[in-house]
Amino acid sequence: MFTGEYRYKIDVKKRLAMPAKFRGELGVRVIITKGITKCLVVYTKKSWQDMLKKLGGLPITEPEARGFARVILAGAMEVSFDKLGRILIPDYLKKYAGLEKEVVICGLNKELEVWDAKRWNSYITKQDENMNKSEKAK
Amino acid sequence: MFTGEYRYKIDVKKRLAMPAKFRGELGVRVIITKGITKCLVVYTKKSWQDMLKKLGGLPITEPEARGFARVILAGAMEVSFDKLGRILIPDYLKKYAGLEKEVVICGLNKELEVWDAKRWNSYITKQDENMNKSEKAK
DNA sequence: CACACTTATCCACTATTATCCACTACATAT
DNA sequence: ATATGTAGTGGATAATAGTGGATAAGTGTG
Repeated sequence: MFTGEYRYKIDVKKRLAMPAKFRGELGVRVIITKGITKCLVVYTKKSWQDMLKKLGGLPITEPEARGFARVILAGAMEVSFDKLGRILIPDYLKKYAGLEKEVVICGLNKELEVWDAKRWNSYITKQDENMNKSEKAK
Repeated sequence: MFTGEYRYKIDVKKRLAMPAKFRGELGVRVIITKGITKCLVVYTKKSWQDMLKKLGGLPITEPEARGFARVILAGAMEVSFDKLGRILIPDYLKKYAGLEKEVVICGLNKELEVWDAKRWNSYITKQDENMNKSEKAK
């Protein structure tokens, strides 16, 4: 299970280290694709299979569902680790998620998300506030 | 069952001791995550599992549910004790709860909460007053 | 076919983290 | 009252992980 927030840097060659403690669970190859909210999602092979099944259940004749599937599938790339546990971020994905140098990797149970640090900071502080607010309202 | 209020110091290396009498009940690893009211919550593995079950049924594609999952899951970190019963507080959690050096750990039945001492003091005195006020109203 | 350019593999440095150990204070017991 | 044990705090050293660069291999183009 993946949890937690980790900060890394993408270097000039677009390499990005995965948290060391996740290496074992991630396996030798992972699938990276576009995520909701302008971030990237990293799947293990298994969780990618599960994801595909869910996509399979969508009404593919609906333009909206079909568009969604196109984004996810055409966006997906299978990548492998180098000896030091880094993966290569394809250009179009880096661009999609607006990744600069500073990046946040966060664990979301079965998958990981990759965010540009600035974007993540402003997103998560807003979410934090929401949580505190809604709790007060109870 | 955890109860009581305990005062500890976080050292420069972000280590925090857990009350000695709780060590056995806490096990070898605990989950620490964001709590409401800008504090941290420490779960045993079991109470964390229970917590996750409650989250389990969320529709993860909905922005709101996804945001909530991001706060809870990305906020959570599984940590283990060193030989002297201390855990490591990740930077982002320390920041979230505004932890300085002086810290209060308080028992809340199935879980523990970690507060910055100053914040706790002002919070608890206000709560004390509230209780006394409502008592007068009776 | 040679050259430039991109991509992959390998290696080195540095910073961070984990582990181990020491000191002090308090409490209990002899 | 002194000794003994336990817990909290702090620091030193060793190991690991993150980052950046260099070299080698592959690819495409003129």
